[in-house]
Amino acid sequence: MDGESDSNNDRKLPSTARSLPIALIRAREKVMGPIREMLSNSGLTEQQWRILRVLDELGPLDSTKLSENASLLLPSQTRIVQTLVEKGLVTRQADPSDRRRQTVAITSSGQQIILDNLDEAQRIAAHIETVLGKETVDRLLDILEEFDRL
Amino acid sequence: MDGESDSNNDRKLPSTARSLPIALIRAREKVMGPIREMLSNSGLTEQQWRILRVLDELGPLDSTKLSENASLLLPSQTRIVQTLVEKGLVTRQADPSDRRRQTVAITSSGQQIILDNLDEAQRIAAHIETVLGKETVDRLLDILEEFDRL
DNA sequence: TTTTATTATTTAAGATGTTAAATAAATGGA
DNA sequence: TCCATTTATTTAACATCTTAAATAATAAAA
Repeated sequence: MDGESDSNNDRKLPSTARSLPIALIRAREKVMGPIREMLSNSGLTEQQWRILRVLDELGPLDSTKLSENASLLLPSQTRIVQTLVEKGLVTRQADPSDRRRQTVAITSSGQQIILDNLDEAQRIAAHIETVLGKETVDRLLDILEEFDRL
Repeated sequence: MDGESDSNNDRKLPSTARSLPIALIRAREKVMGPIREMLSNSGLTEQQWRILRVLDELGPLDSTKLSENASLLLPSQTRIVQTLVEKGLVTRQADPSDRRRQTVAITSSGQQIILDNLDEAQRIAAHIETVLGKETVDRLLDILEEFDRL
């Protein structure tokens, strides 16, 4: 076996250590670790929390807009909303003017869960800014927003 | 209902539009779109591709080191490696010196699949650098690496 | 108005993610 | 040696992701 393949002349992919998909997944894992720990106390998954946060911030939304803001695919969201309805944390009803549309809204119980986790969520966010620096985090968010142009 | 809640005095979370977890997921979706399209022609998933790439780059690895480099949890990886073994793209055998360890290696068929997709994968990576700029991508990777310090 | 196309959402099926428990082999004393 | 621990991996159970197909309601066209 010779050192380098001869048919593969410099046609190499970036090393997996500098691979964008892998790097993004790793960073997400790191960020989500403490958040998942926090949410397990409320019996919520990360995705359920995202839906509650978006509805609390933007008010009632139809399924499509909710999925865009929570970054969930509709098939996943359908099931997640069903479990949140069963838990009494959101409501879902057909839009009277277009009965294809389902309007989802957070309940007061759902808002209470957000309040219950507010302090801890802020602590986690503050910790990230302390370690990485606020400027770095802002720069990161700016760069990530640019991915919409792909 | 008054405009602002009075019990919630400035104790707000960052807007979901500037939420790190959501921003990281969205960016990952954007990056993975074209890669998934490419891989579907080879009948591979994103995770199967990651395993092949890591093994091709680093050589045979035990399960734990493979999972670290491919950013997969061991239970997921166990299933994925099983399907890759069935496809003949990797082999798996117990380490003679410690039979708890499973050594996974890429086969020549697996390496051929990487070669088959090399051009397209490079085109996709080049497109990202064209749109965002190489410096921005490098800066992003640097920032993401810092997340290990969390 | 009846058909056809489009839009919004759900269902279905197979793969992966996540956490906890189980298995199996190696290690470290009594 | 025997037994308790530790380590590496797998299994199990349930949630989510992804793609494609199915439903159901609206809109557009003939």
